[in-house]
Amino acid sequence: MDPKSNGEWTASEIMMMKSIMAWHNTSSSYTSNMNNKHTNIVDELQAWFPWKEKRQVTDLYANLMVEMMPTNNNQCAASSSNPVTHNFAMSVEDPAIDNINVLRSFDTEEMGDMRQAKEAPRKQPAPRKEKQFWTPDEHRQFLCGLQVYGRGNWKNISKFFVTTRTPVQISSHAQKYFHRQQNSAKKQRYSINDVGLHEGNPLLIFAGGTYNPDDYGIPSKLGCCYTAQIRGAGASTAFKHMPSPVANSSSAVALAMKGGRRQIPWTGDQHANFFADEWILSVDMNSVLLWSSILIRCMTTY
DNA sequence: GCTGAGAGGTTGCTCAGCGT
DNA sequence: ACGCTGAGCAACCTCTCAGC
Repeated sequence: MDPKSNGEWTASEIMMMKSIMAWHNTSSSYTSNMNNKHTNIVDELQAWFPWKEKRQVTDLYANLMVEMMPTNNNQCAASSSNPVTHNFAMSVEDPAIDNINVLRSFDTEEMGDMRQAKEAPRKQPAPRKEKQFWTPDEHRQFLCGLQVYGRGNWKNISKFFVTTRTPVQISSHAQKYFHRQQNSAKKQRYSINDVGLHEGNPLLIFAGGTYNPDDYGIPSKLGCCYTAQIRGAGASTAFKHMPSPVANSSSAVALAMKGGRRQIPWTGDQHANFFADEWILSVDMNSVLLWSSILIRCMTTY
């Protein structure tokens, strides 16, 4: 059933709203007037979900506010019968850790296990680590991160793109990658570093185009192209709704197939210029909301 | 099957940046 | 000035694969 018609919230919509709320919580743009803050956030949420009634948006916003409050701070949560009129009370241990962490809970089990193993304390000087070869997916995520954060920012690339690798591992991989790039003229055998950003499964791409400060367009500097590997029935729904403000600006959607690209017009009134400066983030559906969070930050930061 | 070149992961050293 | 942290770099090691 179409969630638009019955007013129910889909999981992706809820997570989108959480992401937007979390970002606003860490934003410093609201420090004085909290009523204005909540009003503005609700207005913005309404813009993101125009197919919802404002009452629905407000209700979910209030419920999520309560939900997102720290469980060890009952006093704070209990003191607010109407959270919308109160201050945000989300726990943010480190301001540098932004809303993206909210979406961390959507990591796959595998990713969680890997991270747990990575974080396990080393009791003894262990024998040489077992080699963990880079997969094409990891390398594509690395390339995406490289485009977004640039060379040297391995910490953020590790944090937001190649979550299965430590900054040191990424740095090492980059070292080999750039070395191979330098020697590209020489005859070389196939390596993981030959994997291109556009290779792989069919990709659903949300592409941002030229910078237009008057609308929600993404600066070409950040170029934000958005991709998600189509792995499930929910994919199109999740994305169809997600970037509506973007779709109304200089953006479009294209379906990139391996070995070439063909654009598919997005249903709606969006424009179809751009592709001058596109960035592609290859993700699986478990990370879709993570990328959407990044997109939100791109749009609100630049 | 053997061998050497190259790919790729890990580790340690160096140095720059930053805070105290 | 000193210590800490993180990035860059090179060395070392293991493994793979093309060429014979």
